[in-house]
This record gives sequence, structure tokens and C-alpha cells, in this order.
Amino acid sequence: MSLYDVFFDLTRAEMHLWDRIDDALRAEIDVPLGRFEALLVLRRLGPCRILDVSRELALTVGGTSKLVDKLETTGLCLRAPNPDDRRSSLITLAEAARAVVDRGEAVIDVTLRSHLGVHLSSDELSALRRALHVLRQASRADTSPV
Amino acid sequence: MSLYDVFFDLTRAEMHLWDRIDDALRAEIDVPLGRFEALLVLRRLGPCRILDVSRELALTVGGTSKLVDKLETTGLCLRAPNPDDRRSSLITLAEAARAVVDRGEAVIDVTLRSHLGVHLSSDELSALRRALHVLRQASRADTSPV
DNA sequence: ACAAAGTAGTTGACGAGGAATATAGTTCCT
DNA sequence: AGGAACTATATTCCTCGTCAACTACTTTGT
Repeated sequence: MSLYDVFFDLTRAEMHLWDRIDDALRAEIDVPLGRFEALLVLRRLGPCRILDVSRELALTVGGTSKLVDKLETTGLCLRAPNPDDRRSSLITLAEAARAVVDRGEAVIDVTLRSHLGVHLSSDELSALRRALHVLRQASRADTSPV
Repeated sequence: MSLYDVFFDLTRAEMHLWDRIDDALRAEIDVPLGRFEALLVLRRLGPCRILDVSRELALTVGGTSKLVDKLETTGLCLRAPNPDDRRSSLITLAEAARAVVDRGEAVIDVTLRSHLGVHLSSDELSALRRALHVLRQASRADTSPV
């Protein structure tokens, strides 16, 4: 049993959960998970720059720019000029998007309950949560100094 | 603290570890991780069909076909006619690939030690292993009956 | 034996996201 | 003030992997 086996299970569990949530979100609110994650960030941060969103999502700025393009053309967010820095825009969650985000959140919760909650005891779940959180913090520390 | 937070940490930990291993493999053996995973499967299963590889990797058959194309053009594996079923080929690891796989395995191990082993206690690691394995088994059960 | 149904693989069109590049604006230094 | 260096974003091209359509072969049922 090597570390690779742990990593392999990590990747496949991630792929599977991602796909289940993505399916559910597309079916219920017609927004794929990648875009929905950006909506959650926008709601949490309030109006902010592409760069801020890209950091939260651990995506490149270029990728985030395109992601926001799509949200904008579907009317879920909008770019407004940033009065403090004309290089950037402030990305704002559209008012109409709030209800969508609320519904999507509920969809995710239901999906995860039936795919995480069902299979793991609450002890296993909190152990998982703790370990993943440690790794996430480590990866932040590993990435941000770059 | 919602289940989504656990899922979010899961995805970002996965992305980060994937990228670290991918970087290391490209640097050391010039094979990206996606292709390397297929090599590991081929070594483990011996000569087998596209379908078998696709199941192991949890990819579509079409994607796996293209993955094997690339391994074949770089000389790491080869397709041979399957005597038992002329619809399919048997994919075989090239002899020359064995040394590459051995080196890649070592590269992965070093990389994971410095990104998993360093940050998690052995208790945390085995809890992580256990929880992920449960999820992986659940996703197999969820997928194969389809 | 033969048609119908099922299975293995390939291919082309597509979408996601990264890397490199281009552009515009800002900051710093003198 | 004026230029060098830096920063924020947008854009282009590339790779990866999915989906859907298609071909070829095999299995099943009669």
C-alpha cells in the first residue's frame, strides 16, 4: 500500500463527486459546477477583481477571465469599472443570481449528503475533513509565495 | 462548516497534488501523469483491452483510446490484435517502458512524501486513506452497474 | 443459418482550463 | 515630470477528456 494508492483514491473520489454535483447542478439550475464555484466566491467576497476570484478558486487568471465571461453572458454577474484601478473591473453577482445560488447550494448539499454522508460515519467524515483541510492549507502556503 | 467545504478542500488538495506530481514526472521522465497512470495499469494488468484500462482509470473508452494513441506514438506501449475477439486489441507495455515506469514510481513516491507525508501525522494519513478508500469503493459501486 | 441486438474501438466536434503573449494602467525612482 | 518596472486583464493557441456517431465484430434467438 503506497502513498500513490491514497492519491489514486483521492483523485477518483474527487472526479466522482465532482461529476455527481455537476450533473445535479446542470439539471436543477443549468449552471455547471465550475461556474457555480465562482458564484459562491462572488457572493462571499462581494464585488471583487478577477485576480481575487482566481486566487480563491486556485485557477489561472486567464481561465478565470473566461469563466467570468460565461457568467456574464448568462446574466449571472457583471463587470463594472473599478474606480480605484482602471486596469481591473469589479465583478459583481447579479441580483437575479442570488436565488440561483441559494438553490444550487441546496442541490449540492443534498448530493453530498447522499454521496459523502451515507458512506462515512461522522468520525470518518471529520477525520477526512481535518486531513483535507491540513493539505489545503499546505497547498496554499506552497502556492501563494510564488 | 458545510459538506461543501469538505468537498472544496478535497478538490483543491487533489488539484495541487496532481500538479506537483505532473510537474515532477514531466521533468524527470517526460511523461505527464495522465499517461503515466495508464502505464501503471498496463504493468499491473498485463496485456489488456482499451475497455479494461478505461475502467481502471475511470475514463471514457474514447478518452482512453486517445491516451493509448499517445503512449503508442511515444513508444511506451503497443496494440496487438486480440486473438479472442477481433473487435479489440490487446494493449501491451513496451519492454523499454518498464524502466520508465520504475523511475516514475520513485518520482511519485518522493513527491507524495514531501506533500502528504510531511503535513500529516501517520494517524491522520491512515484516517485519510481509509475514508478515501470507502468513497472510492462507493463510487465504483455507483458507476459499474450503469 | 441468419437477422437483431449488443459490444469494442475509433473519430470528430466541442468545452474546460493552462501557458504564453499582448495591452493598458499603475508605481517607483530620480 | 518622465521612464523603467511592475501589475491586472484579455486573448490566442494548445492539450485533455467528454459525447455522439459510426464501423466492425460477436452473441442471441429462432
